[in-house]
Amino acid sequence: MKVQESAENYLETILILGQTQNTVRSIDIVHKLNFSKPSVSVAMKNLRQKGLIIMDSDGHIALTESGRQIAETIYERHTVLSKMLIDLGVDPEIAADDACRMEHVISSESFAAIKQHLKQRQTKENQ
Amino acid sequence: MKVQESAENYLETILILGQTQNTVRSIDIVHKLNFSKPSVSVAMKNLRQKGLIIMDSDGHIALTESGRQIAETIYERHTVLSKMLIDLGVDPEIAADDACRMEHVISSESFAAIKQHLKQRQTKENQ
DNA sequence: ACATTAAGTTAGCCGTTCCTAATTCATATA
DNA sequence: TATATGAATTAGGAACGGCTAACTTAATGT
Repeated sequence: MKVQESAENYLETILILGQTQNTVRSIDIVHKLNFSKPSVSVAMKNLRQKGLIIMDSDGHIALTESGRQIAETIYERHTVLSKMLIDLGVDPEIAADDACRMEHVISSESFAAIKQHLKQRQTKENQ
Repeated sequence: MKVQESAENYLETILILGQTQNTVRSIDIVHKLNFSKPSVSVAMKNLRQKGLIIMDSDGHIALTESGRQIAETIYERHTVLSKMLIDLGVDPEIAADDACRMEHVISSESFAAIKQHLKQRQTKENQ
């Protein structure tokens, strides 16, 4: 499924928050992204309608299968792009910020090439 | 001066068109970017109001000093990012498309690091 | 019991950036 | 000269993605 950049970002955030918390609620996303409550609320409504998340009656958010797929794709891009920039000497915080934006605009071809390059570099280092 | 992503794109397009044409008009940008005439017309009005281009009575567009600065910055990013991806084995057309989007979101720090990396690689090749 | 706080929602707004429809105007052509 | 074409513009609209204001509801605390 093809979704907007903002949807990708919200899904990725839900995935990341879920790695360190038992449950994820809208308010957690509000604090993580520094967005307003209404912005997140409306965004969650959209994700629900697209079948990318489910919310129980207590507001606990879970990724659906398709939602998780998108989130993991974007998150992998984030980690790989960050790593590439850090390898080139970029400050980790700046690298993370840049990865946050690049992850939504890069093609799968270019991403695969960068990933492959990092993998080879790492193999060399271990020789 | 900090401008919107779309403004950066228009300025870069004007610079590129100017490299192969004597004069650049709005209609040339329409054909290059596949946008509608009104979209380009309004965009040119905004660039004019921001002092980034000047238009003579015949509709010939020229970059001002500040407009040229932005255009060249973005265009340099485009060429460097394209080159990096092509070096990694990405198809040149895909690389160009990706560079077109990445050039607007990358920080100057990360760009400098990538540029430096390419430079070193090239120096090595010539040894 | 009453007041406060926290979470979520709805309604309505704004900037960005594209669009179509319709108009103006100059140039080129039958 | 009348018409057609090409370039530019204005007006109005739509999608996206944020915002504030105001409300509901549930939990917490005095």
